[in-house]
Amino acid sequence: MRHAEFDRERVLRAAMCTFMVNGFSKTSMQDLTKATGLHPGSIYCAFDNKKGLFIAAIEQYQQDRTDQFKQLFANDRSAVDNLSDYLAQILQECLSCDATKACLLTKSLSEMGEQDEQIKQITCQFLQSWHQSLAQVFDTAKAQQLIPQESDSQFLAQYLVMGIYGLRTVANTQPNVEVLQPLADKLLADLIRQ
Amino acid sequence: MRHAEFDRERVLRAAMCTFMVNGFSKTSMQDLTKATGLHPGSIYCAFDNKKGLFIAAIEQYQQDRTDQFKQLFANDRSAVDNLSDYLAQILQECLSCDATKACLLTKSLSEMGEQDEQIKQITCQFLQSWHQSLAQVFDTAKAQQLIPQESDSQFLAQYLVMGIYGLRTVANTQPNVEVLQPLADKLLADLIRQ
DNA sequence: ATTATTCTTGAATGCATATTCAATTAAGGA
DNA sequence: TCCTTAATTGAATATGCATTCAAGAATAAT
Repeated sequence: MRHAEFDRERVLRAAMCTFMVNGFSKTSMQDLTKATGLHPGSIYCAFDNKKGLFIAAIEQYQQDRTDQFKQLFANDRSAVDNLSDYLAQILQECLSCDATKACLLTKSLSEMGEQDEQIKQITCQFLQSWHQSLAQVFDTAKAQQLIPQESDSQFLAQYLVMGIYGLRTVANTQPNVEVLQPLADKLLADLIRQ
Repeated sequence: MRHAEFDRERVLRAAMCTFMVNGFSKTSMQDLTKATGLHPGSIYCAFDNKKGLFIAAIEQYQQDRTDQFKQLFANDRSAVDNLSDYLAQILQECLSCDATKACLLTKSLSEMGEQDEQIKQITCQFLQSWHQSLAQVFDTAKAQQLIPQESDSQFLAQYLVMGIYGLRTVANTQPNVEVLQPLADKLLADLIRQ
């Protein structure tokens, strides 16, 4: 017996970044061998093919985002304050020059959703699960009496999802705090307005 | 002398649709010859190469959208009613099964903005000009005393742009009126709220 | 009708790139 | 220490695709 030598998470995060910057089609196997340090044969042995590595990278992305989300909301503070911090964090990502600027899920869905049913299902499922996590935050806000009892958590979460998608897209053309901050502020205000 | 036989606008709209569905990378010259009815040589003669046809298609897209926009807002009705109709129209596109589901500008910017400076510039410029047109609508709304005099038209337009980007992305995962209509309604309400 | 000019045709070309594979290397059990 | 098993290596392969080009066809001017 002999174990794989490479660190799977490190390899997946390297691939993840490459896919986030270039998209699936414009990322070549050569790009991936350079980014991961793995030779073609090793990639094919461990992930079947380029798409297999892509899917594994998407799953790692979702895992990382879920962990990050849980960490941020695992406290007893006001749900609205947590949401405010969460938006600030997303805004930082939008402004950064690295790969996190884009969301791998929406980018992949937009690029391949029309042709690849499997990618469409995986990304939609992960985005849906994110939506549910946000709905729970609005449930908490309701329990904390920060928003009206008759609020629809599912709807508010969907509206926030829409706003974050929009923010990330605006950031593609206008990557300035001056533009993005007021948008994020109004978005949050419109969500918690009585 | 001999004139080109094909109808340029028809060819560009066919190419436009193909690019909207598949993106640039996943659209092959074979797809384009099939969609346009033109042979490779004719395409290269008229548009230099695949990217040349792509840029021409983007320009046609912008032209068509601008015409459509002008037509919808060229009347003396309330600017808010016009905006409402405009959103309803976008919602219809989101729900349709054809290519108009996606916005060619944002899709292209997301796919190629990172690698291709020229595509980035063109798409950003067109999106910016759309933003300005929307700002004018809010100026009209101000003149009609439908929104407060101290409103920032530029900001409101930017917020609407963000919302529409978001709506189109939500439509990728949830292409239902039941989901999209309330989002669009709240978006408009949040824009004209006193 | 003739000719010059330009467009059209579609097979041929060359290149980029995903994938394979046989040889090599290393690990762990007997 | 030896042997079995599995991972690694990177050159070779095969394929798909953008692009070219030379021959043919159509147009308009003379």
